[in-house]
Amino acid sequence: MTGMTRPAPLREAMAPEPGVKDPPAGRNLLFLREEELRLAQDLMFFGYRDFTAGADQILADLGMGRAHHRVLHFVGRRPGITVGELLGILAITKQSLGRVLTPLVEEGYVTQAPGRADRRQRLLSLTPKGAALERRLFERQRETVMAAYREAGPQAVEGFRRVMRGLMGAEARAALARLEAPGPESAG
Amino acid sequence: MTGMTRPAPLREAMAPEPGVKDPPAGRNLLFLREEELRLAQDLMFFGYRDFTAGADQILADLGMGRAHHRVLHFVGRRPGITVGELLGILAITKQSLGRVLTPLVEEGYVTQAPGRADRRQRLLSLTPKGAALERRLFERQRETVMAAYREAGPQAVEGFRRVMRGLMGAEARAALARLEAPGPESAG
DNA sequence: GGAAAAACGTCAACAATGCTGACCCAATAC
DNA sequence: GTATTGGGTCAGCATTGTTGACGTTTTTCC
Repeated sequence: MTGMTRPAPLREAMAPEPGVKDPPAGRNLLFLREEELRLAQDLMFFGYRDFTAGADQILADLGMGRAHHRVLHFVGRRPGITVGELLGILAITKQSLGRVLTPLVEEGYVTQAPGRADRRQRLLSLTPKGAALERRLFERQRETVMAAYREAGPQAVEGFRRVMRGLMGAEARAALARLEAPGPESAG
Repeated sequence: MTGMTRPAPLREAMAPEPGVKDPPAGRNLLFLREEELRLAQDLMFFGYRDFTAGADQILADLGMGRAHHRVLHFVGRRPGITVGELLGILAITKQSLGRVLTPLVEEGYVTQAPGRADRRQRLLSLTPKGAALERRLFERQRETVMAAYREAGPQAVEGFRRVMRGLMGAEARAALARLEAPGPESAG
């Protein structure tokens, strides 16, 4: 699927294929050639854009943006999450979060409950209304991702995950680990 | 990594699971379970963010943003590209492009030349200054991508590409194909 | 018990990058 | 020779990010 007309100058740099002539068949990852990187840039640009396109459209009809979706997503992922934790995941300022979170609460998508241990905290959860919207967005993206996964195949999916994880810095990895970890309410 | 402690009220919605404990080891891609999709969402969010983070920082120091980088990238990829083609790739309005392109031209990063066949066209190319900046940004992202590729392995890289391509819609695929195709100057 | 710190909220202003609508010019096309 | 196309530009608006500065409530700690 690389260049179909071109002499395909960009496929061997990381393929462990031994026969390509001279690419040091071992750690040839170090020889990441220019074209391969440029392709990665292109793929990230187009891929991310189309990944979000479907949800963006639904959101636009509701007068919301991507930022709202992120809040719905992460709150749905960790019901009872604190504002501080959410800020840590999104890596934005309190003010930026407030601008989307406050309306979401006011319009009944998200609820706030004082923390039982620390009453300064606002534990965030989705209301049924919020969960319904989040699900709608989720389903829309599922179509996109499912099509891509099916087209690419199981092995490719595993590779995709590995690379995406590799792109993440230490903080994002920690945040992701926390998201994937057993919920906090497991101990409660 | 699914919900392990929560009553998990939301995982079966689309899994045609026959027996929850036996992952249908064949074409289980069709059984894309809730958690897998949520993971994909997380990976795209964190991965894309960190992918662009390095370049964003360089750009910020120059008073530029991601939009400038995109122009530098695609103009660098297709020297002599017309404004219309660039608009098609970026999928933004003329006005949005103008806001970043005009300064890039004024500050000597990009040059405009009238088309030889159609003199209404402005054929865009990078100046040495523009190419130098683009390269700086490129190198910065290469570090990130290279680390991810190395960590994930060659097979994973191929899978990553397949999935990202799968996420793209028809228009983006066409645009990418054009980008990867032999340059227009190859025939001239 | 009282001060410091933490968690959260909020006002104000600014910046980047999207958008629409309305025009304009120059060159090509019919 | 008129209509269309490629490109530019002005004006205004929306989203979502940023700083900086305060205010409130609750916890922590001496």
